[in-house]
Amino acid sequence: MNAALQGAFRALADPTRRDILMHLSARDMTIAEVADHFSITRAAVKKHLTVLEEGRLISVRTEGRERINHLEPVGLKPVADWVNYFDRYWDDRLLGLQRAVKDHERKNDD
Amino acid sequence: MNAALQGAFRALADPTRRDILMHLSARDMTIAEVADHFSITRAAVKKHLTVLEEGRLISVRTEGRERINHLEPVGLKPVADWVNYFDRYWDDRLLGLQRAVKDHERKNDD
DNA sequence: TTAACATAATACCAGATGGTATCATGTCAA
DNA sequence: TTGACATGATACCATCTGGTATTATGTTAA
Repeated sequence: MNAALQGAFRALADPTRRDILMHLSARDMTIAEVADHFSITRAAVKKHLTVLEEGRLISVRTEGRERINHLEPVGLKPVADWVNYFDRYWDDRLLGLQRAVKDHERKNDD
Repeated sequence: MNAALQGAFRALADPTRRDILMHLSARDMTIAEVADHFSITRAAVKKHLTVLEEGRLISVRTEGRERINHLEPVGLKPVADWVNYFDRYWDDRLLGLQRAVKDHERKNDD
């Protein structure tokens, strides 16, 4: 059970949360600042931020009465690694190469 | 709005479904063959396969009474693209470069 | 033709999820 | 000190989700 992978994938499953990450890639933001970009309540945004934090995709620091949310891009690395495992299957150049190999094998079988 | 991305991310959020994709990357399989690798019912596996199909991560062809599930790795491309957008933020070499640039700027500010 | 087989379809359940509303707490500034 | 402000905490709701069990349909092979 890869907890880091599951936490990250779970967090990424919601479009609002993916959108939040995009906003945070521009700059750190308080909850209120994040919420300004959406039409849902701050409480709902706060829940999304909690899920993102659990997935290690953001970190949070408190400054006075503000809670500042910061992108943690390294949390995406497990996801990138998992997805890129399949590169070999969709990469056009590799697919072409595979076809060439198969053709070659077929010729030798004849 | 981006249906392909959402369908794929939604499908990938469940660990069983990610596991199924790994199995299907080895070879095509019927529902029963996929189910052999898990301790849940075939009906539950079938539901997962439906979600994977909706996310365009697999395709299905019927042969007689069998339903053969086939990996569609290209469906992962939108996900790979989305995740790789953040490469610039976690790539160690780039982070090192950013730090160097900041140091340089700080020196000039003094 | 008929029995075994692979899958489809449906109904149902418990718990997770995304949302709201409301009230409490801590912090800043006049 | 006190009011405005940013967030935290809690309770609640409808819907989605992952699972089960059961029954139905189509297919193969004896």
